[in-house]
Amino acid sequence: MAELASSRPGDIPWVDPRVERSRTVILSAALALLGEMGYGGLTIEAVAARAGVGKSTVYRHWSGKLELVEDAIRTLKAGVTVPAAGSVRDRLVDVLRQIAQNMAASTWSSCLPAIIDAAERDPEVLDIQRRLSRERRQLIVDLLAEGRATGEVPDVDLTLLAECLVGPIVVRRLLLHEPFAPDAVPRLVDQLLPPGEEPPGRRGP
Amino acid sequence: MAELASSRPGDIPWVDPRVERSRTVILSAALALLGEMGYGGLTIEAVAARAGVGKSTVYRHWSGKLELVEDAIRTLKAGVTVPAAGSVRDRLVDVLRQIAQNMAASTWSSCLPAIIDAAERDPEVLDIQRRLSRERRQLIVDLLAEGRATGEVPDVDLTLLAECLVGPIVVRRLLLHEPFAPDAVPRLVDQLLPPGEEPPGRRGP
DNA sequence: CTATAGCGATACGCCAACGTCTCGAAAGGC
DNA sequence: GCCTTTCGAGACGTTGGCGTATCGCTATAG
Repeated sequence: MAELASSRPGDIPWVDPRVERSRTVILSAALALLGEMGYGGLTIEAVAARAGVGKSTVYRHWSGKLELVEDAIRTLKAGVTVPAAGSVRDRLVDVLRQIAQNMAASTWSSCLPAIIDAAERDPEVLDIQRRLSRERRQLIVDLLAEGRATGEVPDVDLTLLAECLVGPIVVRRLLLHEPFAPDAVPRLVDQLLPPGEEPPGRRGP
Repeated sequence: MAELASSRPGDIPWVDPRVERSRTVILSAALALLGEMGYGGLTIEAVAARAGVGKSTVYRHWSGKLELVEDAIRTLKAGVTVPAAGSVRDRLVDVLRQIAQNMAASTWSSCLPAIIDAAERDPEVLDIQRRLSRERRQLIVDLLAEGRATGEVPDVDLTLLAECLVGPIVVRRLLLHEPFAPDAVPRLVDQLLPPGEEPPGRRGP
């Protein structure tokens, strides 16, 4: 018997493995269907069917569609790793390339339109999405800050610069519905951080 | 009697003023509710009620929710005008400022998340949205091309540059849920088109 | 002035998903 | 090996929106 077992906090409270398994498979099905159907088209019955689970099992763990979707998108992670070594420019290209690929095909990308729509109507979803987006942006800002220290990046508003860098990738995915080829990333970076840059003291690698 | 009166083509075929009035008020209500409820939450009954119209009047003109929404978003226009006079930089700032304001508050902006979501699931909506987005982008590209001719804009991929310019505005609205102050537009432009630019022959105004 | 067509309202049957429930089966903890 | 808990399945009544049809009313065209 697990009294108030919310299973959420990080203090590993103990959970029946059957519960853990149900949770996982249901959340995964919910994400898949969220991408396919959108928030409005998502139904608990479809989630249960896709998960190969009884409807009652879903209701045993979540009170309704909204709570389920909130939990589901909370499981989405940035999915971007900053390389440890290399020049700032090279690492930046790498990170943006990951984002472009991620944007072309990933659970996150396919759910993104549904999440954007849901965020507009539910404050909790909005908060989750904002948190995740800021996290991603901060990754780039930190990298740029490092580059500014070495002189690879000029002394400008780094937050704005980061937004300019991911902007085209986002705009094409959501507004223009054109692909952004990962191979085009170097050109994007060169355009915003001209290769012949390094104004102050230091030189690039 | 208007036989196949679709009222849509530009050849002003003739429409009973009552029909025209119904169409207008219904499309307007549909857009408002699309922004408030999203595509999934939109119902014909709610549209009729909001428009102060009988349900049958909606079904008299559209076959269902999808057709109605498609027609509704077709009425959305770019809502951006390029100033006729001034330096390219000043006109660019003006245009981006309009977009930023538009993005902060407008029918289009409030419907945007719903449209993005709907576009993911309906090819017709996708096409309409893509067309509109390209139209907007082309406005900026044309302006930049003009600037390149006068030397105000460097010789780079103008499409990409245009996307970098609107990127931050879009990213903040849809992903970060942070406002993009129209007053920040000049800084944005300066960052991507450094004031001390004009590389070849001509000078700026 | 008359015939016509579009109108608002609303009643109708239909269906899909809701959220609750009750089973017997089986996996887990001890 | 026994007791507990979760499980899948699905029956159930309820709700809300669907799309259709009917009905006087009124604005419009001729």
